[in-house]
Amino acid sequence: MILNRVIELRKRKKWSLQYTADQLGIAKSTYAGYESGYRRPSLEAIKLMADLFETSVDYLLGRVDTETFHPEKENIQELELTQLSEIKLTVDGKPLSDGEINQLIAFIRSKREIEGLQTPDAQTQKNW
Amino acid sequence: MILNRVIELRKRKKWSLQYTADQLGIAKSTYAGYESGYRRPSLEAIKLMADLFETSVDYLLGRVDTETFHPEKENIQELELTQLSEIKLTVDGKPLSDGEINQLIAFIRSKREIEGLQTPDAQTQKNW
DNA sequence: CTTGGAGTTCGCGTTTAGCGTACATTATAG
DNA sequence: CTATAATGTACGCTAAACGCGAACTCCAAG
Repeated sequence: MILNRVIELRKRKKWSLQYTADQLGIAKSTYAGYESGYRRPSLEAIKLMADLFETSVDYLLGRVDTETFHPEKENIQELELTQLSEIKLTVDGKPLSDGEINQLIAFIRSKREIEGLQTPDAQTQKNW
Repeated sequence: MILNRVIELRKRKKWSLQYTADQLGIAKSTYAGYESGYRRPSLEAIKLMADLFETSVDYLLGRVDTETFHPEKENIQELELTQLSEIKLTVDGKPLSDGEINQLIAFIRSKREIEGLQTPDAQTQKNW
């Protein structure tokens, strides 16, 4: 298990050892043992940790480097087009180039600019 | 650990208990214990199993239901614009309406149509 | 100064992982 | 049809280690 990752995840949530251990249903010293590397969690424990920290067991174990976890890919509700990094957009199965995405962004922005100049009623017909 | 998944993965590769155990560097009886539920693998062992079976620890543990695992491109997810369901696209933090997305799709399609009619050289300038 | 929360360390009791071994059950010969 | 081997299953033993409480230190709040 990658100790730094576990420690980082807990500290980011500003949780104490005691509170985290309580969440997991184990003793403080037990959980402290995980973070110090003195003990290794059981399969059950590491699964609970992944649940609690909202990440994957593979991330905790260092098998993958992305912390984000999509149980049913429903974790992503919103996807910002201007900040696409790891996700490729496709249309009819064919991926869009970065240039094309930039075009789309520019199109949306100018479209909004124009709409912003019109009357508030324009809002009602935005679903064209 | 989901026993059926481990058994299924091994049998699909037509491996014997002995051979699989050898690959993992453990005793046959030890690995057999995993599949029968009599023993639970250590963190190290289950990591090796995920490597060997080319899947994720989360899948072996039943935290996810997709068996496929792409270590090298694990973060390059593809998102098909024409099949957006629960995911909302945003630009500058503002969500796009379904109509707007349809516009984008139509735009990309016609753009491709036009490109398809041109000479192959057009490919070289597609990143405008 | 004192009280209490946070983090660290350690000894102890109990659990158990991993192994070897032995047995049942097919197949692969000979 | 036997013998030989491979596959899968079950179990006892032992060393390892998990999990816990307790005993610290450190530090900030009262």
